[in-house]
Amino acid sequence: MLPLDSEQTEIFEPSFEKTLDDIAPPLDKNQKTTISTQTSFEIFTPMSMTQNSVAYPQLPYFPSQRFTNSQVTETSIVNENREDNSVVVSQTLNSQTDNTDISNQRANLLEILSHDITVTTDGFKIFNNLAKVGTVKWLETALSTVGKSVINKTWKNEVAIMEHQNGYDLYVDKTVKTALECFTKEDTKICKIIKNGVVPKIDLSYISKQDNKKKCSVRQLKQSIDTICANEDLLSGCETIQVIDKKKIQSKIYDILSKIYEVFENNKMPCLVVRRSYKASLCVYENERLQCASSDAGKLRKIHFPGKLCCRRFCRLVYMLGKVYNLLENNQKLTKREIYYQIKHLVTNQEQVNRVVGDISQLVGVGPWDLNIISHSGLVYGNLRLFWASGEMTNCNTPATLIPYDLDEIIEIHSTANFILVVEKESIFHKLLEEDLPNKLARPFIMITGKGVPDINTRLFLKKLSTMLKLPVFVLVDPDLYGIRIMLNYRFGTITNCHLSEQLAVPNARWLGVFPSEIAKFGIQFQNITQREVKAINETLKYPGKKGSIEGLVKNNTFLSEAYLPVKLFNQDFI
DNA sequence: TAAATCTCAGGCCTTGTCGG
DNA sequence: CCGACAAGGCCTGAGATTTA
Repeated sequence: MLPLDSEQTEIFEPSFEKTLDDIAPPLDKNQKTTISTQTSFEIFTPMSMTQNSVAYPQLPYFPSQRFTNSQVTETSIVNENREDNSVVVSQTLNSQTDNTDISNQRANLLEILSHDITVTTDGFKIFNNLAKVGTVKWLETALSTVGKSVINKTWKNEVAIMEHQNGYDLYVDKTVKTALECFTKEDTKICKIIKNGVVPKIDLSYISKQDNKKKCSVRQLKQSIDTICANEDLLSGCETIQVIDKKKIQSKIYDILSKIYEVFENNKMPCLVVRRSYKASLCVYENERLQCASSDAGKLRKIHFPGKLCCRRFCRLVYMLGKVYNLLENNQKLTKREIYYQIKHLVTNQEQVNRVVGDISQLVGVGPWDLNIISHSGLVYGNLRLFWASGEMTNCNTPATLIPYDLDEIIEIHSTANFILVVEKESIFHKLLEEDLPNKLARPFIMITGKGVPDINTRLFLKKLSTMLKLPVFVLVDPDLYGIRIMLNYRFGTITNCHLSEQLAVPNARWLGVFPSEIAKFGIQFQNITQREVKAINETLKYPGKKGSIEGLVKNNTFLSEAYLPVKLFNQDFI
């Protein structure tokens, strides 16, 4: 199943067939003229690995490259043996193809420079678009052309020019905190970012004072639930949860980095091959879940260095490989967001971190959770006890237990639950608890919410529970497009993570409600769908042109727990 | 021109602040 | 005290941009 030991391995192995000349042929001086502008970039050592005492290569990373790839004709590495263990990459720009673009940038800058400029190192990059004016090196050159010089040279790569009433301020990247000190009057909102303090609050304002006495027969309901639990079609069959040896993942990463180093040593340029995963056309629906289409060269993507298109992506990939190695080495776990903040100076946005984590997940052939990259936002409640390798035990019988993120350290799960109920929204989750649903349904069960679109950890947890406990799973979502998508997400997996669907999808989960057809039946307030949603619906499902939300079902205090859910279960009214 | 890549926007949730 | 708003955090997908 995973390429660690199987014959699939070579698909994911890096290939190193190209030389530097193949990818970046020498510049023909007769045809193209180069301008003197050069940019310098920091190079970060990706890791300090100690295995076999091998000193690992310094690989380049271009955090703030502002020129388009078409403008770069030559990339060379100049090792200056600097104290911080970094080296400098020099890029030469081609003035022929994008001469007008550079001229425009230069003209814009000169226009800006005709005003007074103050330079400060206490600022930070306020707006991305303003920072795109150019690199520091380039600005230094430009400043000199108008007889101005840089006052303070301790700055790094990022710069921004802020316009104000009297002229322009030039800001360089530092931390948000220092920015606050000099920028509060323009953007007090930023102040809010760093102020902490947690006051949990549940919004129950939609609950009306009315009550509904209508109830289901408890005995009939019990019988019905027993029938459901005996239905083999709803159980997860004989699937098992795979456990990955993290040492193997580490050695796989080590091998990849070793080979990259080797290729650099031989003055060739490496190329990593990963599977494309973000297109529906590359996925197939098999075994009741979304899966990668069978392997095919056309479905693989090459990321090479210094390719014009994927150079930065390659560098991010190598950098993160090193980081993941260290995470595994130290048994440390981080969320994508934490990683983003740790390497914020290297990336422009969170998406880049998400993508590179996905790439590594594909390259190594395991899920992000096996790379110690975690997410945790889901909640669980119910008759459930988790036993940990450390000897501790977690009892989930307290309202809204946070789903643990170190699922691989659970060695045993005890539960007498009859089924698992997955709820889309956290507000409904709390609402059901408040209505005392656990006692009203006559049979013990486990309730889970992923708080909207479920994160990977929640889906992994659900998969683990349904597989190990062999329980049927029911999903309760809004009768709108997004609710249905969330249901499909739990059940069949997502396109982006189709290579992980075997470990994430729960194909035996059933859609308990709320069905669009029930909008009229229960008198839920509905809104007409928008044109944008019509378009999206055509790509997923077709249903009557109305949408509602579960809140519409909360007509009175206990409608959900005393009428809707028992009747649905009693009638076995699910899809 | 088609394909690959990147950016941005949207959905779900949360918490915190501010003004009525 | 409550609602509006804006940030963080997770996910997805469309469209713009760039390359081959």
